[in-house]
Amino acid sequence: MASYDRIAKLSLDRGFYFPSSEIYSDSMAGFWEYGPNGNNLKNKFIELWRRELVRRDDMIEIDGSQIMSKNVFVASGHIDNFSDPVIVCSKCKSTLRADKFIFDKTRINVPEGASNNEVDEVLNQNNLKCPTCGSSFQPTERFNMMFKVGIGPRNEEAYLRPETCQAIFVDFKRIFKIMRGKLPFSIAQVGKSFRNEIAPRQSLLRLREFYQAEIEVFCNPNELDSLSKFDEIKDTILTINDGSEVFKLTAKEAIENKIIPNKLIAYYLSILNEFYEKTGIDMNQTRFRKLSDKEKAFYATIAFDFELKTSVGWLELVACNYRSNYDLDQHSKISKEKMEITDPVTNEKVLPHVFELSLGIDRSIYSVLESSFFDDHENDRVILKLKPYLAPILAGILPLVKKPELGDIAKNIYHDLKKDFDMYYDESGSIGRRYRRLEEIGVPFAITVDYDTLEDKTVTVRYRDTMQQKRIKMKDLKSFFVENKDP
RNA sequence: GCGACGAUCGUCCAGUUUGGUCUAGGACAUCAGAUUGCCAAUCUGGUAACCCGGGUUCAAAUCCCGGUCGUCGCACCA
Repeated sequence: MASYDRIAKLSLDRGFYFPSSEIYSDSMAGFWEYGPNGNNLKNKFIELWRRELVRRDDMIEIDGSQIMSKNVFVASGHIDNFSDPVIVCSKCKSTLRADKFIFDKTRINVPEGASNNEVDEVLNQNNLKCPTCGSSFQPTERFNMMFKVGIGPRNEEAYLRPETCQAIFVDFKRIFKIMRGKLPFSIAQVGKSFRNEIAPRQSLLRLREFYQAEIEVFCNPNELDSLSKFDEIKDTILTINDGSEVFKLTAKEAIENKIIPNKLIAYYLSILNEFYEKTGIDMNQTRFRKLSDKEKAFYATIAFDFELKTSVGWLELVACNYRSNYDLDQHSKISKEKMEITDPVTNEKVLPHVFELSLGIDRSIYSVLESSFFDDHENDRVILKLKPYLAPILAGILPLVKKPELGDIAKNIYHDLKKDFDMYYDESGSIGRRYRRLEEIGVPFAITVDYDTLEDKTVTVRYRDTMQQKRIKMKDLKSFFVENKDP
């Protein structure tokens, strides 16, 4: 497996991703750009997600605002729960989470709603000093992970969303109505979220501005086990870590053994599993890890993290949270808007519960890159073994040598195909060098125009992974790519 | 955020110890031309860097201070 460093260098060299604003000396950590190849890969990853989750399950997709008003986050709980009491040493400026530090030293649980003064009092009463240098602390401050923004000339308080899903909750009633929804009803969204991380690190793995692909499944809490489509996935094999033991079993067995609490959750974990299988990551290195009460987000009652073992350890790719009716209830209370709907299936009036699949796109992109990276020592080359439907470019069109009689034909092929597929034309340098360049960004096919082409109108197709070649007729190229570009 | 270490062409490295000979050198990559009948070939030529700001000095890539970023450790990570 490739190391984090190899992927970082490849990404920098070949335009998958690189630091934002890098020509300025005041550029900030935690912001990265996708270059041309990374952007293509990301788009194709999202398209696969749409195919395997959104379209498969008849979900609908929306695109909400990135900036939302203060009350949205009062309701969601982020104003209170997303902010931590922080203490700073007056001398060495060490910064600590106050509640955690107090608990570690004294076993006293400072309640989440405690004021700064109350925190200071506990510190004083227990005579707690900086663990690094022994000095006292400055008064407790609040650190909120949300970016606050001022709107309009009066700088009205608003926030960059720390997760994309709030738009889905806020819009739920209208969407359910206009789409004539039936429960379970799933709404999906792809977009950016923003978190003011204290110490962003490791490029795409911890960003301050990042992409999420979120799915919120609205369901009737009394109907979680009456899901006919469960049969589609009952034999899907899942790896589940319940905190102490690791189980590898089918969705059906997971339900029977109560490792997964209901069929609805099992169904969505399974189609998520099948999606990731198609990205080419090694499923033997993945697991659904059931979170303990301590690890869960404040809104979750049941939570599984979908994780992949990478060169930098286990990486959380998707948070799967059963949020109960927490969000709709909160938005209903704060906005005074009724959120109950009548479940057209059972004719019951319910405030739907929500099961969420919150997928980190950037981490997934990194995972796909690391999983497909391959050092071919035998042939002295580096290959990204990306699936054709994820590769930034589907094929390179290459004249064998740089001669007009071959180049003109190759250019014509390129012009013929580029509207339908991501193609790349290259005539500079030796043919071997051009093959190597394509392999390194994961291009699965190379089409070479040679002197035989002039005689019989055939070209060679070279396969990236095996380096094998076969001849096909020029006029069959289009159907060849149609057959080979989809999952 | 704290601490340690680091930052020179796209990449890797030389030069910093001992300030001047550095209008900063090499390799790989890249671009142009030549050559080339299938796997990083060859030849010629070119593009291209001292992280940012301040200070010391006759003189700074080199010494000092601050900032930013990176790696690692601690802390943080809904």
